[in-house]
Amino acid sequence: MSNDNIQQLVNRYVDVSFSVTKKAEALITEQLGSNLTHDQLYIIRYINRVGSCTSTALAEEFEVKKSAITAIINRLWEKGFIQRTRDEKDRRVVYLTLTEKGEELFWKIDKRIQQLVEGIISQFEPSEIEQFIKTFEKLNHALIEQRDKK
Amino acid sequence: MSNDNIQQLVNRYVDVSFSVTKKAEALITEQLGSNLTHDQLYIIRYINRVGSCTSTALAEEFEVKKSAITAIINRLWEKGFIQRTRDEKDRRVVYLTLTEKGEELFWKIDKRIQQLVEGIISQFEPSEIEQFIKTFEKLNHALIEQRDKK
DNA sequence: TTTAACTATTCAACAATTTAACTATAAGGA
DNA sequence: TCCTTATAGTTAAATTGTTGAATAGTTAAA
Repeated sequence: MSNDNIQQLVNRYVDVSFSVTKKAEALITEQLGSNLTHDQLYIIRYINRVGSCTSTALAEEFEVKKSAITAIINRLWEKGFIQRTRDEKDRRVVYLTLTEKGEELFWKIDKRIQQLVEGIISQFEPSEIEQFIKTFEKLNHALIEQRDKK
Repeated sequence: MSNDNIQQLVNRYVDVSFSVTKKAEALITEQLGSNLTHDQLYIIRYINRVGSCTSTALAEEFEVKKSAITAIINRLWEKGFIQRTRDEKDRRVVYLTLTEKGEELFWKIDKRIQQLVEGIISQFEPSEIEQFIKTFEKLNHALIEQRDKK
């Protein structure tokens, strides 16, 4: 493939990826009110999915330092969305879980997102969506290999 | 499509999109050294492409307030990567362009990104890439319609 | 000419991030 | 057991990006 072609593909990809992320987040912001930032929502979404996790796990998952997680968790804790529970066996470990208030907020937002997606997803064939996500996941693996290569 | 299916697709999409962006930016960070942040690179990349633009145009393109652009441009200006030129016809307007130093930096980074992408893109059929980006662009348009709907 | 609109900047406040230092706890070897 | 090392999490300072409100300077319109 020529350099120009690669250049063009990179440009198209970066543009559309940037734009889609921005627009999706903007749509979600309307649903959020001013309760949460995007990063806070991503964290809550993750904790909801796994049920309970540690700061270290979050830091690895989101590829940031643990101190960045502490800061976000502190803000969510102040708002009453997250609980900290110390492990009795290994008292260094702190388990993070959603409070009832946190779960309620998440489900409320998630339902709205679901409705949003319904209106958009109907414009795509299921096979197109499946192929799209598959290629995306393949790209993800390629990036992981590239990273671990050396 | 059932709610569970939508839920699953949203999860897969959010996860893979988040992960790909993070990993691509991590790979690029190695090329960047500590010269630029990602946002600064995106801005420089845009100005390089259009040649010259205003703060207002950047704010619209990146969907942030103009004061956020001023802050980023100030930092790039301090580093000597960007020039400000006042329009003589309409003296409210300031045109932003890359300095020679800014252009050199961009081409250097861009070349490295090109090489990175070459190593990854070879694992995909051209038709698969084309279809992937097309679906992505279609998603972008669907989001724009959704936003403008009401 | 006065008023309204527009372009860009400044400032204060906040969120996210990194780096480095620190506390507390656990695990392992002499 | 005691000393060392490793691990989990937090704190603090500095940087970056962001919004919202106020402002200065300029242009357009009533």
